[in-house]
Amino acid sequence: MNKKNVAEVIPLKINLNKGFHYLIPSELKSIADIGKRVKVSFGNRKIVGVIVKIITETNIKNLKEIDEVIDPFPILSPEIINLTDWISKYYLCPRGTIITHIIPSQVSRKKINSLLDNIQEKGKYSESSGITEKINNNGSEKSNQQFLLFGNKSFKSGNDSYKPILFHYHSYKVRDRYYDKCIKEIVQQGKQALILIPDQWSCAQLKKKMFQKYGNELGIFDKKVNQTQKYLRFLRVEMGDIKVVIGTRSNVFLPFRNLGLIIVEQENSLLYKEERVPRYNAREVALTRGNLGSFKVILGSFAPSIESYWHAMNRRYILKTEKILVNSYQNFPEVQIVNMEDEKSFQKIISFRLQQQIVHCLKEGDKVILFLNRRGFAGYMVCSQCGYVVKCPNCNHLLSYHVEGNSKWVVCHVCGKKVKMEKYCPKCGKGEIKPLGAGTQHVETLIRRMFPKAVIQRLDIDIAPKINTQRKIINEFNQGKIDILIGTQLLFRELNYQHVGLVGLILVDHLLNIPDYKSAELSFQFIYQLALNFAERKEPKKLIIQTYQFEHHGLQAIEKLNYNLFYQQETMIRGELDYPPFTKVIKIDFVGKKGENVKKSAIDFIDYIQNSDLVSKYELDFQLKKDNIIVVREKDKNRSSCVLKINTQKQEIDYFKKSLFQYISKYQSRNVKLVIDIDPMKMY
DNA sequence: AGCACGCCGACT
DNA sequence: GTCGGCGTGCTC
Repeated sequence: MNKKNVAEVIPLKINLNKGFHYLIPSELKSIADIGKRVKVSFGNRKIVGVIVKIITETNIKNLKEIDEVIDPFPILSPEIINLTDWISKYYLCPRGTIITHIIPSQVSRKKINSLLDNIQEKGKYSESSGITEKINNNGSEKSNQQFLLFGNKSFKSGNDSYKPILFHYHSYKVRDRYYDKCIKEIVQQGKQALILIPDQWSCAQLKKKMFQKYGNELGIFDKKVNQTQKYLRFLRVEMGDIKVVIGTRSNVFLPFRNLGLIIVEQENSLLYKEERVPRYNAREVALTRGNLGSFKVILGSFAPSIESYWHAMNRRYILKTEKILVNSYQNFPEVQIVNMEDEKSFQKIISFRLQQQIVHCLKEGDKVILFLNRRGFAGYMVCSQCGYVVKCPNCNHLLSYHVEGNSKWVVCHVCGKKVKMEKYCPKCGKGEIKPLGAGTQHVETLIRRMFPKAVIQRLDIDIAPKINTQRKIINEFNQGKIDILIGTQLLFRELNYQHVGLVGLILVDHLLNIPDYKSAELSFQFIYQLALNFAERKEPKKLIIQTYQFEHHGLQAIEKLNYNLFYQQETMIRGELDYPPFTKVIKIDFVGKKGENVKKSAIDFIDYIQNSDLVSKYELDFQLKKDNIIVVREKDKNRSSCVLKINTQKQEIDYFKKSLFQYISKYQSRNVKLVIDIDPMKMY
């Protein structure tokens, strides 16, 4: 007798944390496997679900039969099904939501058959084939420098320890050599490898190198595609047609048949966090997948995240650090920090030091980059009398001052609302509202006045809202057609540092002051990576950082280009303030149409927590009190957030999560949705 | 998610 | 009286 009697099916597109049992009719017994999609009746409608388990019997009566098996091959491996189970428990998210999120859903049997026919013609669907044009002829740099690879031990996946490796490198060359070596070994063993990258712009060189090595056996999956294309990726990876995949976070769920290695490149990137439900972090999922599948995971970074480095220090990860030879320090830029408090220039935006260095740099025939992460004309609008800061009536964020022709506007950079500028303070009625600090627009006018002969270009969302325009500007700069380029984060997307002699950070305080416990870490990582990128080129260069926080530990560590110094000081501060890695952070959002409902829901929640046993068990820390709940309006919704810091030294967090999940499922209403974010990347 | 069931207000 | 609002609960 065939014992494949009953299948546990998780319905797609229905956010349930539950499987449903269906009878497997005898004619489907040979093809109804775990990981395949099926058509079933659900209530009075037909839905698609995925088989996650096959059992012989069940207590549930009145079982319905499976109508149809859709997939010829399992779309989820048992390993991935275990993984979704873990994600659902860790991130407190219904399994139905996760499975729906990770698999292509709208692909019919008919379409699949035609895909299967076509897949035989190799290369026809290769998304990689365009790579040679896309990654232009940057050329490979030759080097006569010697770098020490850490030891001579070759990389084995089958050895005793499956501890993840934290790879702390300082140059792309060493990074690529190490990755290459690891991947080669895995592929030679007949296994597959996955490289995760934060976004589709970074790692152009790495993609190019991989393509040269693996050609059609490489999948470059970093763009959003439709459901059919997504299904095709699944198929090719499942069939082993593709050996190596390089792609963004969602690829951590691809159904590799024989995965032997995951590399998480730039593991510190915020982009590994999915900011919609399911709110997973691909780095953590990769680590768990490696753990479940008993293979190596390598986390690589110029400037590792504090958590990862902390894990390495506590021997949960193996730390591999690239040794820096003394002469390679010569390539590191000279870092100068300018204390703006001492600055004598009347405009207080471009310091004398920076101005001098720009002059010097242009004289040498080099190019200049000026960075400022604030668009528009000024930082924000402040009352000169009472210090009142103008905030968005819509969403409560700071407003920025913009000039368009002859008209002056105040614009919200979060929701995009434009407001006419008030002359006098709405609060005290006396003071004039004046712009404080500078935006890119203001810097541009100043620089034009200072250097009338230079070719000056600004690059931010206002100037170039389309990616093609941004590319065009960057290309012009890379070709040496622009002397001074002024812009926001956009600058560093596809920049080639060939001609750059000076990078000036106009005011890093905007980075340091982000209201988040990670602000120091993010600032450090950004500037440190910038400096090291810069170091990839040969001649000595300059990096000038302007700030009002001269003593900031992050900047001091940057000046010495010393990651360890930063790590030491930052972990000390995190410890004192009870922040991760010493505690766990959970954020709960209350989202609804009506503000009053949202507020009530938040109050109810705080009441519940305060009266529960959780406070004493976990030394719970509240950032939110009942009497100062802030409800933020965004588009057609209202939102309130509650951040919990949980001390996990005292007790395992599982109990906390369980109670929380019970509460959330119970008090989730149509009016107000409760959204949980475990290990949030952004606190606001 | 959808759909039924059920309990209240305001209308041909 | 009943039509329809939406709050609640269930789907193998």
